[in-house]
This record gives sequence, C-alpha cells and structure tokens, in this order.
Amino acid sequence: MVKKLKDASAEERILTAAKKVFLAKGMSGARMQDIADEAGINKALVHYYFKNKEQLFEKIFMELSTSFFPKMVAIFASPDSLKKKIESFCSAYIDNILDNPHIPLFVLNEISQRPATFIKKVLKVSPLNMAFMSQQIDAEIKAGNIKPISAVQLMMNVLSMCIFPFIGKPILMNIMKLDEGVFRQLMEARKREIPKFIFDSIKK
Amino acid sequence: MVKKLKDASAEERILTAAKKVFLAKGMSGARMQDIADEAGINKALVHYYFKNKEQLFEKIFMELSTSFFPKMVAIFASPDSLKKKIESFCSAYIDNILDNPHIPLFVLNEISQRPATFIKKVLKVSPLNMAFMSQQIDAEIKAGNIKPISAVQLMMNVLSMCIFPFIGKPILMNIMKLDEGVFRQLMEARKREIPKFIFDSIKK
DNA sequence: GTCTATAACTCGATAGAC
DNA sequence: GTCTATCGAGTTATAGAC
Repeated sequence: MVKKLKDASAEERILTAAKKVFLAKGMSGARMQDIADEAGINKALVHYYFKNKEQLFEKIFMELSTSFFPKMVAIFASPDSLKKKIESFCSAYIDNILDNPHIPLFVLNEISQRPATFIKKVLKVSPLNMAFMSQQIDAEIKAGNIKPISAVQLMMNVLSMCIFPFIGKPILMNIMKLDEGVFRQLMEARKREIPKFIFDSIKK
Repeated sequence: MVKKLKDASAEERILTAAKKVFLAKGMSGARMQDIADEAGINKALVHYYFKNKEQLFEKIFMELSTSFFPKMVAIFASPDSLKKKIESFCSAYIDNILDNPHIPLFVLNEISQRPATFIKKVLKVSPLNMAFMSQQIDAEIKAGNIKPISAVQLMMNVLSMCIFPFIGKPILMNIMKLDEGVFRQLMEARKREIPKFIFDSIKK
C-alpha cells in the first residue's frame, strides 16, 4: 500500500526532504535546519535517524548518483548495433534526466569537490566500463560501416549533447529566449535529434 | 612594470586568492579565512578592502563569468561564413577554457544556485544575442547549403561539446582511463574534431 | 594599511524531558 | 520516537591598537 507523504514515516520524510535540499543547495550550502523544516519535523530527529550531516549526505549522494550513472551497462553491453545502442541510450538517458533535471549538476559538482572520496564509491555501485563500447566503435570503423573517428571523442560527444543542456539550462533558456515548456519540448526532441545528428556525421 | 605575486599589493593578492578559493569551493564552501591564508595576510584585511564575503564573491563571479561568456559577440556577429564561425568559436573557446578549466562548473553552478541574482548581471556585461547566429543558420538551410536542422538544437550541440568535457572531467578521466596529459591532448584535438563532426553531419 | 582580539551570529550536534 | 533547550565549534564581521 502506497502511503501519502504526510503519512510517511519520519525516516522516509527526512530522506525525501534531504534529497530535495541537497539537490538544491549542495552539501556545503544545505542546512540541517532546512532539511528538518522541509520534512516537517525537529532538527534533533534528523540526528536521531542519521548520525550526522555527512552520513546523511552520503546516503543521498549515492542514491542520486546511481540515477545519474544508470544501468548504461545494460545498454552498452547488449549485442545491438552501435546505432541502436546510441538511440537507446539517448532516449532512455534524456528521459531519465527529465524526471529530475537537477541531478547532473549536483552529482558532477560534488564529485569535482571531492573526487577522491566519491569516484570510487560511485563506480563501485555503477560500474561504467567504456572499453566494450570503444571496441565496438573501432570495429565498425574497421568494417567500413562508419567513418574513422576517435572512439573517445565520439563517446564524449554523445554524453555532452545529452547532459549539458540540463547543466546550462538557466543560461540557455535566457540567451535562447526559451520558456520552461519549450525547453522540455526541445529535450524531448533531442532524444531523436542527437542520434540523427551523430549518424549523419559518421555514416559513410 | 609587472610585479611579482609576492610584491603585489594586498588588494591584488586578495583578489587572486579569492579567485582561487571561490573557484575551488564555490560561494557556500569558501571561507574568508581560506582566502586570507591564501593571500598571506590577515582576515581582517580582507574585510578592510571588501566589505563582506558577498561583495567579494560578486566581484570575483563577475570577473570569471565574463571569461566564461567571452566575446562571442565578436565571433558570432562577424560577417564570416557559418563554418568559419563555428571553427573560430570552438578553437578560441576551448583554448579559453583550457587556461582555466574550473570556470565552467563554477559559473554554471553559481548561476543555478541564484539565477535571478546573476543572469541579468552577467548578460548585461556579456550580451549574448543568439538571434543573429540563429538567423544565419536558417538562411544557410534555405539557401540549400546545409541540411535542415533546428538552429537552437545545433547551437546547443556546439556549446555542449565544447564545454561539457570540462565539467565532467573527473568522471570522464576515470571511466575512459585518461590521465591529465591525454585529457589535454583530447581537448586540443577537439578544437578541430568538433567542427569536423558538425559539418560532416550538416553538409549536403 | 595591517594587525590582534573579540563580538555577534550560525550551525551541527547532544542532553534530557516526555 | 519526538520534542525543547542548549552547548560548543566555526565563521563573518567589527573594534581598536599600532
């Protein structure tokens, strides 16, 4: 049975609140008081359930980063063609980010803040081996199916075009005179536009 | 006459130190003590030259954001062909970021934190009108020089591919097994690879 | 202009009543 | 399990000596 938010346990309400506050303000900008207020409970209770801010943050960070580094393995390790994989990835990944557009900036910012602390933890939970994908690209080139291109450059292009618009969203909306609705439509369209753009570039 | 850092005035040393500390930790993570230490002076002196943290931050933020939103106007408003402009932009802009690779994440993060506060200020100093560029793309399509593509999507692709690798640098280096030197080489190569990738895609 | 000392305040964390 | 009250460390900012 699905509980309403107000009926959720204190612990669940804290986690939901912490996710919202950390996403919006980051580790150093978030306040335990903000989280308690957002959860509608007392600050002391946050410490009752989670020993300290760091531990609560890490729990939220791991949860959010597994969303940002999703089960790409499933897509990338599949036996599909390169084209199919890139199409699947762009579509699934943009859909994924559309559900919570603040995750990319949050995750990349916190990782940049403390790479030694987080990169290993993140990649342990979401192993992201690009070697197979890289080999497949090289194989397609060798087979004469696509034009020569550096596999790393191509993978950077895919990731860049899918993720960056969400990171630069406020400024992009402003300089390109977009409103919230149009921005969303553009991102929906990118699920098809990016693969098209890529294969127009590398097809022979 | 160019002064050495140690000989620079206290005010200059504070600005240099503040730039370094804010870039590394952001507004909420930076400490006035960090800045004083980095400048090799007393904390009180920072307040003597700059009334408070907010004012010092804003000065640094404006300086760094004018580097992030550079004189694109000069490039975009030039009478050059679309191809020439995109080549010029990628080359100049990637060179620009290579000089201080932490600027993009810093600027985009602080803007996301307080869009209402900063977007107007930033765009007042660095007016970024994409309308002309957009019109030129549409004109090239109409003239039959390039394939049909949404101008906004194309501009997003250019910006994404130039900027994103610097934002995702720690994680990209890790999942693609790159070291610092190889990363730099890849970015140097992108100055040419991105325009090539784009025009392979949209040329007829 | 630069420093020491400290006031004023914020915030994470704990003690202890219920 | 949840609350009120408060401690104590850390931080911004100021006062005042030199």
